[in-house]
Amino acid sequence: MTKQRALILQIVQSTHEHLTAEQIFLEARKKMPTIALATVYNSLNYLCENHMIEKIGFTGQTDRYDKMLVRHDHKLCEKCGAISDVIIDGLKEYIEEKNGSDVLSYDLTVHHLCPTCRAAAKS
Amino acid sequence: MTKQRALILQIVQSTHEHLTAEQIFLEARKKMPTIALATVYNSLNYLCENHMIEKIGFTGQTDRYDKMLVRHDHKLCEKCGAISDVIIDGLKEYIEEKNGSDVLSYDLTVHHLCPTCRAAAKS
DNA sequence: AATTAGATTTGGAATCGTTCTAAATATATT
DNA sequence: AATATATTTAGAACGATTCCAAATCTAATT
Repeated sequence: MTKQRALILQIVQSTHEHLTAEQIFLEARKKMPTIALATVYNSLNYLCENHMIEKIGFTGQTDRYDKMLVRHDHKLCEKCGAISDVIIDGLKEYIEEKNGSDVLSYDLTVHHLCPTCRAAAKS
Repeated sequence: MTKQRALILQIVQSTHEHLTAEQIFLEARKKMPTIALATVYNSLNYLCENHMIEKIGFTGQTDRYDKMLVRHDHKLCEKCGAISDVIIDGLKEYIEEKNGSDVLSYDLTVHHLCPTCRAAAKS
């Protein structure tokens, strides 16, 4: 674990946002102005391989990175694009029950309207 | 609906595979050797916007395109990368029940071992 | 049938996100 | 301290996608 990797990890861990590599790079440069973009990608890949963070992808968007907390999925606001976390209890079991029992894991993106956009839509 | 768009639509509709834009381009050139890659992308975007086909994305992979049949999701083999269709009945309702009732839609990717890889792993 | 207007296609350049490469640097081992 | 190994840096290269301007097609109008 190098200084660079620790910094990248800390950036991903200390936000509730779901940052892109570019955003993480810009953030990292504030603390370490000489860090290279390649190092950011390298570190992100390293941290993913070692299950310290997670890469998440939404169709048609660049990948984002998320800290590893309890296993969770994501909600994406159809209107403003805001991303939030969501936990659906028992979903793995539900999928297994419907599909047979060979589920290793799953990725779920729930499309919705966030509270702000929902309120705006009502008026 | 132009000749080019009709051809792209026909290619996506007449396969069970989940082709990338590049694969569709190569296929299209067999029938229409002068078609441009830009036209393939243009047509794919047009067909998606008009809900005639669907773009699907897996984290860390280029996007693929799928025909519009009954609403379904995808299984991805962890070992060989094979993609197959899956229908999980009542999943929208299950997610709504667990999460509140503001689900517009969802994308699900189930990670598993396909029958072939599963058989190979057992031995 | 010729003219025009609008949409689409073509081919190539441009862009974006990501990975690769080679040289420099840092870290760990003898 | 000398060596070997891993990591970083900076920039080039790459793959996927979009943009652009010119050419072509389509449909409507004369």
